[in-house]
Order: sequence, then structure tokens, then C-alpha cells
Amino acid sequence: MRELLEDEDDDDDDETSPTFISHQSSIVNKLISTVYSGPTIRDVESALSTTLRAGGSSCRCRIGTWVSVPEKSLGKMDSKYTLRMKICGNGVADDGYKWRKYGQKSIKNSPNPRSYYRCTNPRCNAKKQVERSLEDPETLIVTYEGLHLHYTSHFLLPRPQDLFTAACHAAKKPKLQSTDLHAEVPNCVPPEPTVHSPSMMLMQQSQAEAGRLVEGLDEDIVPLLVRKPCNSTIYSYGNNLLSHESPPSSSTISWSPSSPCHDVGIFSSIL
DNA sequence: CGTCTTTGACCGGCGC
DNA sequence: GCGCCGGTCAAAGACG
Repeated sequence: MRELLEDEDDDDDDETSPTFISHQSSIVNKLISTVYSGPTIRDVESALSTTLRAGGSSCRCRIGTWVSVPEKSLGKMDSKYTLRMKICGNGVADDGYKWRKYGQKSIKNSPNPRSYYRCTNPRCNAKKQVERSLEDPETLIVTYEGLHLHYTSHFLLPRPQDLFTAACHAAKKPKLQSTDLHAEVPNCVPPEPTVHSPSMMLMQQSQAEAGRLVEGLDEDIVPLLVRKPCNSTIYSYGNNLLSHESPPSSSTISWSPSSPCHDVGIFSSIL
């Protein structure tokens, strides 16, 4: 844990303020981030600010989801944040959490209904709203509210054989979870996790640490690879767009500071 | 039989 | 106060 905190301090100078109060809040934030393994508002803010500094307002997930973040959601970082995501084929990227749909409403001036989901974990008050974009029917507008008070496995990088086994189990189970847009994983390929960004490496260490701390705590998680099928996957290597049938890794994160488009692993866990 | 989705009803906030 | 609208509830049905 101490190593975790020190590592994160090295990674984020903003939280190493000499004042006691800020130090306290820093510790609290780290404790929270240790228990909560999903993306935090700060994570999102950090990732988004990086993207915006690079001159763009969109991110690209290696999973194949095109993410465009409205700038209006950046100014006020409360417990809500909105993401736009491209539907991949007949499915949509999922965020690894299990959601239960509790309502659907048709919205005024919108032909597309809005679906309301709640995290199935009883300890968690996270919610999300999903609706299709008016401009582009293939784009989903996902609004997240609240934080997941439990841990997911996105950054724990489960053993490749575990992912493979889980993916094969999923392939045997046609029933889809959470949304009506999910699709089955097209290829069961054991991933080879790689990390390109030092900060993301630290995040993975943090997640692994959190996983050890809360081991056995959470059960309603599904490996990201299993739940994020994309028949047509968009990759980003710098400014180049590549298409592949299957991603080399569900948790691979590449980062190019000079590129307006990034592979942002944190968003793959959000979506 | 348990879990999840669907969908109409209900409730509260907000503007007029 | 009233109506509109978005968010949530809960009963019923579907499904494995």
C-alpha cells in the first residue's frame, strides 16, 4: 500500500501539496481509488485533459469503441459524466460491470428512447443512461452517475488462460447481459497485456493492489474481453487507424503524447 | 424457480 | 396551480 501511495505521488504532482489538508485529501482519494477500481472522475478528467491538450475532443479505445466526449462535460466535474461511443457492428462495448435495466423512457424531441441502468451490485449506487445520438444513430450517448463501490477486473489483468476460459464460457451462453446491443465475442484469443504508458502502468499496479485488498469482495464482474466484442475493431497507433478482426489485448494501453487520438484504457473500462 | 427485461404508472422538479 | 418532462418504481411476462 505504501508503495502504491508513493508511486501515485510520483505520478501526480498536484496531490503532493505541502499543506496538511491537501495531503489528507490525497490519501483519502488514494484509499478510495484503491477500493474503487473503476474509473474515477479524476481519472476521466485526467484522461480528457490530456486529450484536449492534444487538440482533440475524442479518444479511441483499443477495444474498438470510438469515444467522443462533449466538452461541456469537462467543465463541471461532478458525479456525472457523459461519453459518446460508437456501436461496433451489432454490438456495443461494455464496461465490465453488470447492469440491470430498471426503466426506459422516450425523450421529448428524440425518436430514440433512453434506457436506465443500475449496477447489480447492492453495495454500489452507480447508474448509467444509454440513448442513441440524434445526429448519428450508430453513436450511443452514455451518461454515468455515481461511482462503483466495488472492484472490477479491468486493470487486474487476469491470466490469459482465465480470460480465454471465460470467453469460451460466454460463447456457450447466448444470453446477453445488461443491454440490448451486446454481442458475443468473435474470437477467443488469450490476450498479451502490454503497457505503453508509465502512468497507466501505475494504474495497473494500483488495481492489482486493490484487487488483493478486496479479493473475494466482488462477484459481479465479467472480464472485459468477454463483454466487449467488436467485429470491426478500430485501433490507433499514433495517428494511424488500423482495423483488425480481433484485438491483441483487451487491456493494452498505448499512449502517444503527440497524437490527438489516444488509446485510453480507462475509457474502455467506462464503456 | 430465480433472475432479468419490459412497460405503464407514479412522483418530483421546473417553467409558465 | 397546472402541465410538461425526466427519472424511478413495480407488476407482469420472458427466459434459462
